[in-house]
Amino acid sequence: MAVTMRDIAAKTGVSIRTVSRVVNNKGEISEATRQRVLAAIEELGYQPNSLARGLVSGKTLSVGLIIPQINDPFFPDVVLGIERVAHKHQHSVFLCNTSEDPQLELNYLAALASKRVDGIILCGTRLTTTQLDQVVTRHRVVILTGRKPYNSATVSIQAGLSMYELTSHLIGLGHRTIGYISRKEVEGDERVDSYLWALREHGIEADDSWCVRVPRVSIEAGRQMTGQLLDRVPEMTAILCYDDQTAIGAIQACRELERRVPQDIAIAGFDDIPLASLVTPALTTMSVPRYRLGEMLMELLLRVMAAEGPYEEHLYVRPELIIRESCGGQNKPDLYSG
Amino acid sequence: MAVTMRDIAAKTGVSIRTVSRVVNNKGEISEATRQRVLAAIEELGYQPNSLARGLVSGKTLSVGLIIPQINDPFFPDVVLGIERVAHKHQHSVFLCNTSEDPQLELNYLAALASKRVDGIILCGTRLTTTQLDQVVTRHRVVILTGRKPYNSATVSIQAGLSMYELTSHLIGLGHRTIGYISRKEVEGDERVDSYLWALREHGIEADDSWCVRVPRVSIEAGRQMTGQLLDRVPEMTAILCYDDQTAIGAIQACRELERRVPQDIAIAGFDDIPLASLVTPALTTMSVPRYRLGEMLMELLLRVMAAEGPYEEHLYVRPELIIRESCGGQNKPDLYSG
DNA sequence: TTGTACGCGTTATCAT
DNA sequence: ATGATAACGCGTACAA
Repeated sequence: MAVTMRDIAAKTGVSIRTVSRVVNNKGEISEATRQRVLAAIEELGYQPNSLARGLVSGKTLSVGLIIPQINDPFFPDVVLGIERVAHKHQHSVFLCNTSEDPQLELNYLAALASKRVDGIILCGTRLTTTQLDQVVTRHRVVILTGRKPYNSATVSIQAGLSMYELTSHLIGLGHRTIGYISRKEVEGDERVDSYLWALREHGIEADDSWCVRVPRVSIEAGRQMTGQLLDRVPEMTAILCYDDQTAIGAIQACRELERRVPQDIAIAGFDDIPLASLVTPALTTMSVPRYRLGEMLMELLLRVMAAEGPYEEHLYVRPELIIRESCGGQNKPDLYSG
Repeated sequence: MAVTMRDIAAKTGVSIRTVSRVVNNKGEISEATRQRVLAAIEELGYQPNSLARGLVSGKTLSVGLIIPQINDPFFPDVVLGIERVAHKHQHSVFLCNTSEDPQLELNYLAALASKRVDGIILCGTRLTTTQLDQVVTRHRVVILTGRKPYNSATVSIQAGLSMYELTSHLIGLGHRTIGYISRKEVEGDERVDSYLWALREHGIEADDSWCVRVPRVSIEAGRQMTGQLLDRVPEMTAILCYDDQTAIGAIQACRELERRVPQDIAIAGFDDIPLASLVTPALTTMSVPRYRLGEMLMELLLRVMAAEGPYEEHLYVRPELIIRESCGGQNKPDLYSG
């Protein structure tokens, strides 16, 4: 067994209470005993037992992080931001990977509750709104989502606004038949709504066939959906994608179909993952400040945990349009001056 | 406060002991009381307190994962493999990101010890061998490393062997002046050794100026080092890189210097991160089975934790040469038939 | 089959 | 300034 306060109390001849005072730098202690105790702690290699501490104090200094897929290039930076802030505040992070499985998500929530974490960050949840409401009442939690349950703390990426901007950008470049490869959402879909809205505002009526939805996004899914889309609507001149990975798949498909990007068809992504600037053609996309997003999530959670009762706060991050090569329109006014 | 065993014992009129039996499915209980207890558990939403459980049992069902940088494209897949196996065995994972800082590494080790994790996975440690020896004796740990402390459990990527293979491949393609952009190691460097060995075996004596070392690898570091290398040794026709990110930086540098890859200069990477096949030209590299590596690490840790005393086991993963475009030599026997 | 009582390592409330 | 001592929630000998 590990060395306990009792051990070092015995060795130094003081009471456990005194050891506790030294360890926690609390209360008045004579410098003499203080030094003796510290020496014993050093010598015996005492490490405070967080379990016992948490049991009595009700605080574990640990939080849960639930994300869909750590190897989705979107998340590592977010996780890094979260972990850094957490560590700066002495908190440890349980990493939970749901693989987009809502049942796993519920399992993890239960496990984290059992671990008595002080708070939970829930990213990209696939739970229903009803379930989400329960989560908010049962746990101290911050949600990264478009949805905003009552009395909740959330951070939202302004995806709707971004899709409007991106769609408008493509329309501005002269495109009229613009497809969208989306992701099946649990409830509502502000991205699709904004995409359709932007089209309609410019007098374009989108056909149902312009928009496809995949349950899980990936490069491969992007490749396949692009094939379907161009098969059904050959006159399409632009495709918006749910994320950069999808867009990369779309570019691959276009290459296979011998459609040049961006000359024959424009492809836009979302997120601006590190890959986005490195592929050929480099992706036009909406840049999301992922590391900062992670920091915001954890900082918000610290506020949630510090609050006495229910805590409500809604934050937003605004993506930025990054114009690279995959849609044309960059530094080449000669081609698009019309 | 959360609902405890006492609460549900009170509600059902049985003893705490009986509740415990039901919760843990241990010992004989009459089906009647069992059902009553389960009902109460459900109704009151009882969640066992892992802290208390861990305190008395000495097992926390949680492990620590220490990695240098979660947003290094090498790690997400590894982490995923670890987390999946851990979760399958009811274990939770504390994620610790050291940012390559050995002091942070020590901090995290202490924090994890304090949390009384059952085991630790240590990836890409920057600790000295002496420190590492201490870690092995103090914690139940699995190390991803080239170094192998006594009585330790390790998984090693056969980097030396791989570098030999890769260097030989380039020599086979006719290169004679081959540079290497490496990373500063804490102790020894099997990669550089194998690179030099392969050269020597083919009668090539490498000049010191052929090899540069960076403290931290990155695309930008690869770009800069390539510039330096080609400045010092203009006749260089091939550059090996510590990892794929470095190689991508090298390709960028070559583009800026108007050296065509692979016609004028060959660039090789290491790891085969998802990016490797997507950049232009696609990278020739050594493929490391990252997800499997993660599984192996966690499976090994389970064995370490199950063992009574010290446990020694050394596993290896063997990277595979993936020939793409960045070094030539693929599917083009016409060019390299000599 | 079920209950009692003690201990796990801390913190915190009282005294002294 | 320091020391007993009672929780915290659970597992487990031991009893009944």
